[in-house]
Amino acid sequence: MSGQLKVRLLDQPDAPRTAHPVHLKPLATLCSDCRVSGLCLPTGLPIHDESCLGALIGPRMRIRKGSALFNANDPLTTLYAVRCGSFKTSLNTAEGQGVVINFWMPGNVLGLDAIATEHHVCDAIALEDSEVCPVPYRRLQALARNFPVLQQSLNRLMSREIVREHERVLMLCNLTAEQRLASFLVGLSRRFVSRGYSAHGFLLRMSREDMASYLGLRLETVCRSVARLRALGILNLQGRRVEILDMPALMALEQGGGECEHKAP
Amino acid sequence: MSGQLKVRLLDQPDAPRTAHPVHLKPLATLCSDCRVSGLCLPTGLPIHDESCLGALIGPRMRIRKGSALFNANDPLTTLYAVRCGSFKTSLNTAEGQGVVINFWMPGNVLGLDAIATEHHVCDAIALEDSEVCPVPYRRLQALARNFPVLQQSLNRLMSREIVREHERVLMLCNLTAEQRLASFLVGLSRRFVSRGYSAHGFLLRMSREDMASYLGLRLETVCRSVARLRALGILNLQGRRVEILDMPALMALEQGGGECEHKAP
DNA sequence: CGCGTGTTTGAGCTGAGTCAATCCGCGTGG
DNA sequence: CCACGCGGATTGACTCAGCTCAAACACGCG
Repeated sequence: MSGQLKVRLLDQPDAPRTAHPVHLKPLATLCSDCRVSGLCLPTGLPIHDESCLGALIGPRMRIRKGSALFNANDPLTTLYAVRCGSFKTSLNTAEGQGVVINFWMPGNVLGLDAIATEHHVCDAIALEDSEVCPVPYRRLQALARNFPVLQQSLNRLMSREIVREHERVLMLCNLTAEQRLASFLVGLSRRFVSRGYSAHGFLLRMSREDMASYLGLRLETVCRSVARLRALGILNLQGRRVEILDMPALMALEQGGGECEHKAP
Repeated sequence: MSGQLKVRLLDQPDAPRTAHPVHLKPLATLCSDCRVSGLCLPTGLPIHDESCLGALIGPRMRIRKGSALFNANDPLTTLYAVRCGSFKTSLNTAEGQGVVINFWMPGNVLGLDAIATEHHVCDAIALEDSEVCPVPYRRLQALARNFPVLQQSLNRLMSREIVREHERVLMLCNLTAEQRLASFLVGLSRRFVSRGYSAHGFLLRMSREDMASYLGLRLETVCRSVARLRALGILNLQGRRVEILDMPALMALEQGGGECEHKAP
């Protein structure tokens, strides 16, 4: 399986943006100097003990915008922790329909849904040039046997993913298009905050189509909902630049609120 | 089957239907004589080694139809494996809206979504008089450290739950009311089969309302969809008695199929 | 400058929701 | 035994949020 993660460890030398001189030794991936380790697998490990995970995690991989980190039916060999950049995963049927299952940001761990069958269920596509830390699943299991906190951390990640999906189902069943959009943006905002970024201004990395798929809508409906929230003075969203002008209103919408009283101009 | 195990751990002693003499010793819960152990936590354990799980699992509990096995926000102390009967779990918002998250049958393990926060997220309600095997979560963790297959089994259960929810999202986003109903019935049928029951005839344990909630529809729409499938000669479903007359047609529907050609009478 | 991809806006259409009436099965009590 | 009531299920009539189809627009790129 070592053949698996060959290319793009360092990628073509013609990296377009980061044309800095290249480190001579492929960077050992240290959780301790990773900005998002607190959200990731090592959460709760003693001072992010490198003796533990350090030995495990392979050299980080660069994934180009638009290319696949893995595809459905690929055998599960490694989980992937996002170090920087972002991804979408999507579940596709034979008939060509599909849905975006989730968007993934630094600190998120991809591939947990493949543990049951040992084969990936989703396609994972980079939404921008990104880097991931590969975590060989077998070795993670072995290591977790000796580090109960690590096992616990893994359990929690999986459980949280189940809860996340519960909430998504709730959204799909109970919320209108505008409420879904509000919920989505508030969710993104929270995720940015927990990574140290602004709650009110950020950049979407996914297309309207992807947003629509995630929200169980058509892209036209997403556009219209954006337009309506903009008209209400809650948002300033053009193209992929988001500015949240009235966070309380947005959060009220998200909570099935905003259906009772008619909007006053 | 050694009859109707009527232990009654808690609850009034005046069991209304099963008024048989009570066993003197509370039945130790043996996975090895459980009909659904192959679907449950001990999957893959060496010959269902009782030295392992036997020590762990508390005496089984009876839950009356309509009463709660646990509620949202209860601290997670034990997982519950369904031994017989069935449950629904539902996620409810402060505003009173909610959705049925899943229906649970013998061999299913409830409570995995609580691992992340150590508090339950859902309410779990018995759909009929039921029995569960309580699995103390802390001790399960400890035991899993010594029995890697047990840990693996737990991981697989969680992962499978994630995948299940993926598929539910796909259903909610892509299928019409009739397709959802078809998908639901085929799913139930499969679950009955894997428990040794008929694929074509079974009894629903949930109300139309619960089905509707699970399917992201209104109960009226479920009724209408049932009526249409009945008119097509695919089903015979009255009240809670299901008879699947044309399984291939039902499965074709489930797969986003059936939209292209107009139905011929 | 033209092309392509992604986004926005418009104009109807429709599947599922809402509201309301009725029906059915079943337990209860007279 | 039947009348009654009650909760769940069914059916009908109407409405509307979001879909479809289609056209226009914006922007980046060779």
